[in-house]
Amino acid sequence: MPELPEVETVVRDLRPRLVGRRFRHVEGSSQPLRTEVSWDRLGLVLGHCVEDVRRRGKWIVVCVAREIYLVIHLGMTGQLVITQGEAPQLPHTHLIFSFHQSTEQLRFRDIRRFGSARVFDSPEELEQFFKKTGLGPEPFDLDPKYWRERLAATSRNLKAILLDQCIVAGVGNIYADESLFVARLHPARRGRDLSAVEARRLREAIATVLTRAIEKRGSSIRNYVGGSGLKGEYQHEFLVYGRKGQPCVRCGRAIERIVLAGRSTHFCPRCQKRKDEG
DNA sequence: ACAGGATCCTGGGGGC
DNA sequence: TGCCCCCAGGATCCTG
Repeated sequence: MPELPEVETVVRDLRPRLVGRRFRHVEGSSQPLRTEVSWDRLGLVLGHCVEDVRRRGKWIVVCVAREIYLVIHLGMTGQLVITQGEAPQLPHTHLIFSFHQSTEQLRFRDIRRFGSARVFDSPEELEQFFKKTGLGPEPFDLDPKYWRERLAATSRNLKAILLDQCIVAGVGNIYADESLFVARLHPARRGRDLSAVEARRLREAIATVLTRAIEKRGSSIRNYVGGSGLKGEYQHEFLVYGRKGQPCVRCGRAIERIVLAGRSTHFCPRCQKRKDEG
């Protein structure tokens, strides 16, 4: 579910409510997450204060004193929310953190359990983890030369390239389709076939789309909520995603849906031509 | 190197 | 009402 704008929204919601809080207790469900949660590791955060909450790609990084890092991925249906301790426990709640001198709790729910939580106890270990996954650069400081070279070096289609977290971090299925529409590029075009102008258009479209989506607190289609439990609003601004058969906002032609990289892919066949000159 | 499919899960919606 | 199939903001592994 959550892509960069949704994760960024969670992080912005959580930061002011978590920083300074000292972890008191953690408990969880018996059902395992995709990556096994090590209770020993989770216990490392107890007794220490949250110093910051950050985002890297689609990863949430809760920075805890003593250089301990709680790293959470929301998968498709993950929710990381602050609630009152007496609030009823919803189904599929897998982790509950409580704090000293606070009635609030940090709860992690995940219906499909594609999400994960882990703890690292040094900056080096955290870096090593991101390095091992090959996580690419953030989309807002994509170096133009790096971007052109990565595109030129591959014959993969643009949809697959955008979904590849090693090339650019944070883009998922919704924002890949929206970005390609804004850049007026067919999702099946090959990376190496893009001109310098097209490569630049795509790079700028990604930043534009993600920035606007963050402003609208992300997209809530079914499960997503921010760190305070609020839904996002960007779904009302989708130009192509989920709009199969509906008229293109730019030219009126019906939006098409195909499958690329194993994912639903939406585009306007007139505005996004396979060949140049849309 | 790359595409495509299957896999991990649960739940909602549509068709019959 | 029930059942069956398809679909879903992700990522990874295996095959050809």
